[in-house]
Amino acid sequence: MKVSIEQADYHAALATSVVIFGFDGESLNVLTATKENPPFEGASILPSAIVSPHRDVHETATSLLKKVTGVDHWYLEQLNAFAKLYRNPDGRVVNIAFYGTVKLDDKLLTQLKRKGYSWVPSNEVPPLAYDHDEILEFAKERLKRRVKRRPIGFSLLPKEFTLKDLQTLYECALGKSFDKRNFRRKIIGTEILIELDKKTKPTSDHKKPAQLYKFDEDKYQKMTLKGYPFVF
Amino acid sequence: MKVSIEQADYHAALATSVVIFGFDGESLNVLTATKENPPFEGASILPSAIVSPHRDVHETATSLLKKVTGVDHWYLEQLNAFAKLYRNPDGRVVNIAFYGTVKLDDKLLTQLKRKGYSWVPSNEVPPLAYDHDEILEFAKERLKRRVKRRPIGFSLLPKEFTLKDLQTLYECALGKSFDKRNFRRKIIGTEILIELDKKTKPTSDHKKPAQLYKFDEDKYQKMTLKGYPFVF
DNA sequence: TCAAAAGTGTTAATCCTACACCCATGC
DNA sequence: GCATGGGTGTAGGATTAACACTTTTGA
Repeated sequence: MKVSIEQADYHAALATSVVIFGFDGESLNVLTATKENPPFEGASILPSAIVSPHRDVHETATSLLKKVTGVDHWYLEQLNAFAKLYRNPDGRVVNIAFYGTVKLDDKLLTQLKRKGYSWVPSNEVPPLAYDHDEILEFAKERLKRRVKRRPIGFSLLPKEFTLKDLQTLYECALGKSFDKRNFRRKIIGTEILIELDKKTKPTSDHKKPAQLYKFDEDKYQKMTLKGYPFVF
Repeated sequence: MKVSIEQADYHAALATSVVIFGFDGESLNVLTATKENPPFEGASILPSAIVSPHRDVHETATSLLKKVTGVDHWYLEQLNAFAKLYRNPDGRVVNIAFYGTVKLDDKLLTQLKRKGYSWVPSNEVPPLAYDHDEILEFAKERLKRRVKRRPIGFSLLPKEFTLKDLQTLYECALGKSFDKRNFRRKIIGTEILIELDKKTKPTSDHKKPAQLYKFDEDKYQKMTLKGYPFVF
C-alpha cells in the first residue's frame, strides 16, 4: 500500500461540468453546450471546463457560468466526481460535476443564444458525449430528491409568482401531477409564502387574475437547512 | 475559456479515503488509521490510499480495505470529491471519498488490531488530519439520510438478529431513541423481516430469550432500489 | 423471589387523499 | 354569454405518537 506521494502520482487532469436547471414557467430546462473541437466535435455536452493548476474547482465552474450567462452568483452543489479510468479519450480526466438552478428570464435566454449554448427541456436532452448522460441523470435524481425534502423555487422562480407557477415547477421536477387543492393547502401550510397585494394582469388568452406570492426568506432559509417532509 | 487539454493540465494527484461504519451490537464504530509518515505523522486519519496511474479509484479503495481487513466484498458508495486547493500540504491532491458499512465480528476486530488500524465509536473519533473531519461529518450525514429512506442492516447486522438489535442500530445511526412498540410495529409492517424458529439463548446477565429474525432478501433489495418512507 | 430485558394494544390527533363546483375576467 | 383558468372545503381512511403492564428466564 502506497504511503507517500511521488511525482508520478500527479498524473490526473481535473475537469468540471455543470448541470444547470432553469425554469421558464412551463418546463424545466437544462443548459447544454456544443463541443467545438475534437474529440466529439459537434456533439452536445454539458457546459464544462478544465481546472487549471492553482485554480479552485468550484470557482472554475462559477466562472465558466459567468462567461456563458453573464450571471455571477451561482449556487452550485457538488454532484459527484466522475472518475472512471477511460471516460475521456484524452487521458485521465476526473470530472467533478455540480448542479445548480436558475430562473430563466429573457436576458439569460438571449445571451446564451449568442454564444452557442442552449436551453433544452430536461426530458428532451439529446445524447451527450463522454459520460455526460450519466452526469445528467445523476443531477436529475438529485434534483428530485432535493425537491422532496427542501424548498425549491427561490432560485427557479421569479420574485413574484402564482401558486400555479409553483405547482408547475414541482410537477416538472418530479414528473407527476398534483391535486390543485391539496398542493395549495400543503404549501400554504408550510408558511413559506407571503401573500402580496398584487394579482397577475389578465392576459389576452382569457384569464382571471391570480394571486401573487413571494417567499418568506427567513423561513425559506430555515427550511433549507433543516429540511422538511414535503414528500409527494 | 480553455477548450482542450494540455500536458500541463495533468497536474493533480488522486487519493481516496473511506469511511467505514461498523456495528458491534452496541454502538456504531468508524474505522480509523494512523499516519505513519510525514506530514501529520502519528495523527489519526481515515484509511486512505493514493490512486496510481491506470488504477480505478473505486478499485483502489476496495483493495485498501481488503489489505486492512482481509474482507473482500465491499459495498462502497461515493461520498463526494474533496478538492480544496490547499487541503494537502504535499500538493494538489483530490480526494474521492467513499463510505460503506460492515458487520463487526471478532475476525474483523482482531485483524485490525494487528495492523494498527482501529475501530472508534463514531461519536468519539479524535480530530483527524487533513480535511478528514469534514469527510467524516459528510459520511455521518449521508448515513443518516440513507437510514431514513432505505433499509439498512443487511450490511451492519449479523444474519440473525433481534428487533432490539435493529432498534439499537437505528438509534445509533440517527442519534435518538424510539418507542419500542412503535418501532416494532413499523418494522414488521414493512414485511422486510422473516421470523425464524429460533430465539437467543439466555445469557448470564439474566435475559429472557428473544425472537430472532433475518431479512427477506428479495423485499430488502426492492426497498433498497425504490426507497421507502421510513422517516422517524 | 427478584432483577433484567422481552413482548404486547389502544386511543387520540394528525395527515393524506379524493373529489366538484363557482368566480372573475377578456373576448 | 362563453371560454379560460383561478379559487375554494369536506369527509373517510391511514398513519403517527404517546402511553404501562405482563412474561420469561437465570441467578
